[in-house]
Amino acid sequence: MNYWIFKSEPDTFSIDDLKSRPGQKEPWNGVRNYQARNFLRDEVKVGDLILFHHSSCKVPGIAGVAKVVKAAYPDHTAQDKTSDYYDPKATQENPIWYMVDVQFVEKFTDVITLKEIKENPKFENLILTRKGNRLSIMPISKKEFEELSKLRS
DNA sequence: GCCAACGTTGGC
DNA sequence: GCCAACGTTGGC
Repeated sequence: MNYWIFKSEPDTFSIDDLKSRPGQKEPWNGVRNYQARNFLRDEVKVGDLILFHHSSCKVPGIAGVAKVVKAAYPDHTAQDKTSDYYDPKATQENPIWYMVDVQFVEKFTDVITLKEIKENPKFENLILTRKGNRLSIMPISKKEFEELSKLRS
């Protein structure tokens, strides 16, 4: 079992959106970065736990927890001309991009702010806190997951 | 809104 | 296959 941080802009899709979906489930689509795609396609498994990170917003940080309920399958939005995530190179035979389904687990009463994560030396090795990091799917260790979630529960 | 950092593109 | 130019991300 693996642990992850998934990033999303709350204006596009927030933890509240996930919570209010039918079954509190949603496909995690729109990943268009190869490194993140490889994690999604090859290493994100059913049962893995995810810290749901809000980016490009007023208070960037980890808003709660989700879990993986379906492993990688083709992200069909890449083949949808009307989608923001359309990629003309994606085909039925070679979908290129993949997504997983995630389900709501918990919303923290207060966001674990990026600021406090950066100030804590325990988390200096997180990809999240690395300068210039733009990866939207990041692996973290079990220990890091537990220590981060411990900050709020 | 700025801008550093990074990924991607495309000419050569 | 190099690398400059460009576009995007995302914290501040």
